[in-house]
Amino acid sequence: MEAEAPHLLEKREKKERRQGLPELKNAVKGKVVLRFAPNPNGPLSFGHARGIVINGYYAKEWDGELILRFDDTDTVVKPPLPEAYNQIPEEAEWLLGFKPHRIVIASEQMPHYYEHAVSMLERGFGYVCQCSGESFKEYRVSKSECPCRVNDIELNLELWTKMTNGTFVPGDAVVRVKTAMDLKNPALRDWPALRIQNTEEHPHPRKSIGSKYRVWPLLDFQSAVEDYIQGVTHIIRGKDLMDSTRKQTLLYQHFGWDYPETLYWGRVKVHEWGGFSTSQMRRDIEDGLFTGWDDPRLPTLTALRNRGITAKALRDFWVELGVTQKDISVPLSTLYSHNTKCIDDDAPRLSFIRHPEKLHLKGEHPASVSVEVHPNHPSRGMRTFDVTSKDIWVEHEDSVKTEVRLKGFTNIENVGGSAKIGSIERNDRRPIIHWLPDTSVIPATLIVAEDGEVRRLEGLIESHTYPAGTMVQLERIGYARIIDNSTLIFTHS
RNA sequence: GCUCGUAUAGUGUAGUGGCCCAUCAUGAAGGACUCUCAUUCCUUCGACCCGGAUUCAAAUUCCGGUACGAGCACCA
Repeated sequence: MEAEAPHLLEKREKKERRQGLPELKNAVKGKVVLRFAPNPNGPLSFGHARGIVINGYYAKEWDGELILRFDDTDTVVKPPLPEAYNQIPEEAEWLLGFKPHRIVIASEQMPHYYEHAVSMLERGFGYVCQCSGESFKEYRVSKSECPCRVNDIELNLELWTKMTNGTFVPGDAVVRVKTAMDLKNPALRDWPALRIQNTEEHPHPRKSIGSKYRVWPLLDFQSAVEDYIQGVTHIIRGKDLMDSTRKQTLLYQHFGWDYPETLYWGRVKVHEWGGFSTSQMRRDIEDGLFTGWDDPRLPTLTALRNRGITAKALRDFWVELGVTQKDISVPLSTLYSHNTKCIDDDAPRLSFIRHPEKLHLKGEHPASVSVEVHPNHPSRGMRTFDVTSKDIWVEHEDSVKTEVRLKGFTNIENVGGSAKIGSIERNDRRPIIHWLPDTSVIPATLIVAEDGEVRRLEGLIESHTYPAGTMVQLERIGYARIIDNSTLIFTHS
């Protein structure tokens, strides 16, 4: 047997678990081009992070390029927010750890879209349709062709001119891609490629664009043409855009182009957040329901960052979820767990006393007490407290316990605000509490965003010299980020 | 209604016919360490939607259900 079928004797190695994301199909090192294309109608949110992280991961893995593209072709329903054009690239860079290789703004590419629209009309696979949305819907449902479908090229070009020169107003006409009205999938039947927007009343917020164009491409057309122009090789996006892929593939066939490899992910809901849309957040902020895009209750990148969620935690989180097409619902604890791994080793320990109660010490004790800055890193030094005043602060909740141990200091017996010093050595299993001497405290506020509310916990923070932005661990409470001398924001426990 | 898609432990995820009485993470429970309810470490718990078919062999293929989601916008 050994001679005849040696492979049967070979011990097959246990398959190794795949690390990170699955391999990209048809990818060539150095030639991969990916893109992430948000609508700049607000800053990036948690969900956008998936697009950036996943596309960025592959761009890096394949020595390719990541394009950040602003799909800002709607000035009426989802008008762009001017600040977003600066904020989004900055947020993307923070999240990725590198700058996107190219930035493309769709509203600056309008000449290309017009050129392709005209080409489509000239080559006969597009037509100007003057049917109303309602009546076209009937044609689509009944698989019948609308009267405009038979327009000859000259007529289509004439109508196109009427679209662009202002003869037609919104609703009068759209440009459609000629597919087939008997396609199985109704979504694909002669889909609309460009429409007219009233840019006098709704000018594009970018000054250089403003009311310059009346005819604007719709997503499926704009995105398809732009992907071709930019040489995108792989598209990874939500599965809600599956029919978009099919529509665009039909357009690519008309033009004689090859459609990129496409991958999809499903819907993600965060249990604690429910549904937030950028448009809704924008309205709520304008209505004063939130203080701004960085309101800690909001799932925006800027809010998460401000709260102390690290870019790496977000990256690890999204890579762990992968690119499955399943619709999933994840608890925030998963993200927090990644974040803890990212920050704990660096976070200096500090005490914060919520609802402080003063205790007066009675008895003999050392004049000063030292505790570690970080218990796993003695080399980072000690925090030393002067306790000669004998007045200390503990949390209200701890002040009602009689037998406790002040961390790093002494056992006490606490009765009615007066704490009798017990053993300096730890000699029993009594609970250990955190405390601060009144000589080294600063009144401070801990901002806690939980369950859709923001609570401001007044208390005392241990005096320190850490700069704003430092991630610290508040002993027995959790991680927090320093905002300023007297303000911290709670990250998670 | 038409079309498309997905279904593995509580939550995510690996797995493309035999390495799988199913991986890893998270979670929960217990324990070790620790002068934090932190970190780290150890142990335990727990899953292939249902029904058929193909096959010597199916989480993996096929058919039929069921459930959930998405598209059918002159939004992205």
